[in-house]
Amino acid sequence: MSTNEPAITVDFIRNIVAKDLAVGKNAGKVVTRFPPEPNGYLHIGHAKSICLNFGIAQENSPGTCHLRFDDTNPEKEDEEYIQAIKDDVKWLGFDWKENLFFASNYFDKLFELAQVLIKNGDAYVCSLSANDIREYRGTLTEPGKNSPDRDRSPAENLDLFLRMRDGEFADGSYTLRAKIDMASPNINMRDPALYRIRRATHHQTGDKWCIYPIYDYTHCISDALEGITHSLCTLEFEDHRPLYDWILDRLEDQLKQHPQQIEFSRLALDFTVVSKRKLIQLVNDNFVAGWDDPRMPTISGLRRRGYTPESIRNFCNRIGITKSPNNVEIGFLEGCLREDLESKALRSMAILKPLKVVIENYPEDKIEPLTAPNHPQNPELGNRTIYMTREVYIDHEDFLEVAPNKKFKRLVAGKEVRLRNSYVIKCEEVIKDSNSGEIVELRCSYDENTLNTNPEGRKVKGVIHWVSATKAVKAEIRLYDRLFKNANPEEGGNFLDNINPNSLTILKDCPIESSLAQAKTGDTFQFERVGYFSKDPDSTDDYPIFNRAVTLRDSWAKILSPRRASR
RNA sequence: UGGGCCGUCGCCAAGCGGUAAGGCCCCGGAUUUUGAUUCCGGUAUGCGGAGGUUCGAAUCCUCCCGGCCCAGCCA
Repeated sequence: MSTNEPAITVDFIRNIVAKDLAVGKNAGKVVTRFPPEPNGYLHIGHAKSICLNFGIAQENSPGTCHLRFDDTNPEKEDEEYIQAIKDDVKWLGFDWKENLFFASNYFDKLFELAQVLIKNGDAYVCSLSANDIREYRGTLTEPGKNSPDRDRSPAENLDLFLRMRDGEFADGSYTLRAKIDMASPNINMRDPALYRIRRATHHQTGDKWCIYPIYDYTHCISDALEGITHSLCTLEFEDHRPLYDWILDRLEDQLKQHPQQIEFSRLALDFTVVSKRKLIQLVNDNFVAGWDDPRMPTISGLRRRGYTPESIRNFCNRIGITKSPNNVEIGFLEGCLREDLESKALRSMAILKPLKVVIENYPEDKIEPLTAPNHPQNPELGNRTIYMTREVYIDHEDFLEVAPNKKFKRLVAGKEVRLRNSYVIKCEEVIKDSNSGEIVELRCSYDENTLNTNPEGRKVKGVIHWVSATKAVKAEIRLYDRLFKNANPEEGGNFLDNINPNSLTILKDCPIESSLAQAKTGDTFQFERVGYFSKDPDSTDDYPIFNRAVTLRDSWAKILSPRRASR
């Protein structure tokens, strides 16, 4: 990955890691992990965690970062997600090398350690139903009460636990629970479940097990077994840390490592939802075309939209790592993309809403090749050939019969404008549909002495983009807008009620520059004066499809409709 | 009103007792064959509030206010 990403201010977690290193803790090593559950696709919030965990490992050579699938709930997980997650992490630019793990790799060990807990009187088999457990747990303000099975002997617990594993009992009939404190003010410490009986085929272990360990029990031990030094997770696990430590403390003779769990706030992006549950609902209920729909905040959706790994990494570095609510404006993400694409994307021209222009004094059959730079500031990116012809298309928005104000610098009836990389033209006549009055064509003239040079004695300040009508390639262009109408999609209670019905606009048969016919899927261009567009995989050989990744900044739009003063 | 956290410019975020970094946005202005980019300049007498300690407080103490998370045999 590139190394010229701007330095970031050091966050509190990196400070802790640095301090630990300074005092020689963990034998001077740093081992982190990114532990997704394979029950959905990765999203921008995961990118934050990936950049943090892999980033810290990279910065502290020879640090390593493990990719570990937290696969303890087979009913919700799927092999499809495992592959997608690996692809996304790689695409983002990170490498777990040989450190690919599954929590299910440790099922045997976990089972063995559970027996240690039982023998030591730290865990017991409970016959309470799920409902009963809930009732016995108490509430936020009232303590819970002990399970009637709480004082079963270790021997009996051991026998029961083995028989749970052997499939003697029905799903849900027993659980293994930690014996902690039913009166704890921290509900997670009120004898949390460690194992449940669930006859489900596991994507990794098949039908070997009918009991599966719970997250709290599994995660800390997995971390310890892998020699993780810093176990980084989001704030909602803060209340689980005492349990994390409790389990590792009881097993300290069996485990060599006691990783430190550190929590940071999760990312919230306005105008979007970042929750696997909600994203899966958008997919399953067809509010979007799939996990990689360009409107989705998933890594795959952003990729298809035209986001680059660099832009996402840069975004993650800029938003920082803290414990305060990380509510980031969507414009911030978009800005990171623009910044990256500005220097990298090749320029070209495309017309979203065509208006035909006939240049009456231009020779009928002439096709004049012109050279246009691929990037205005970087000649190294080369040139391309564009074709000037008698008939061209310009964008409807670039013409007005009468200028709305003195600042308007596009084409106006009777006035001149420059066709980018070509000649200056003058609008001689406006042709309208006799019924609707709609402008359907412009008759213009051109000044043959204005190629690559300014006209004599007058200044033409406007420059508009255009495409030859005869040489143009037709393409579908998909314009995306935010998926939700409100900055906070939860407003009003149900995020589905706030879906933006106009989040996708499909433009058919847009004339685009012929050079674009060679574009490959995933190539991203700047359509000058319009935005950045990426070629979609739905494209066919003769009908390209482009997704608008992000618009260009548009200060003219601000002049036309100024935003409410924000200060 | 049990427990755990969090409150510094519109957004993100430094700061850790010595007198408010930076980024994004925004506002001016310059350059520009993209109203893009780039470049200059501007934007918190103020750190959720009120008291207190101190020569000195965003930083320490007290009280108060606001927000988030937790009652899955999910993660």
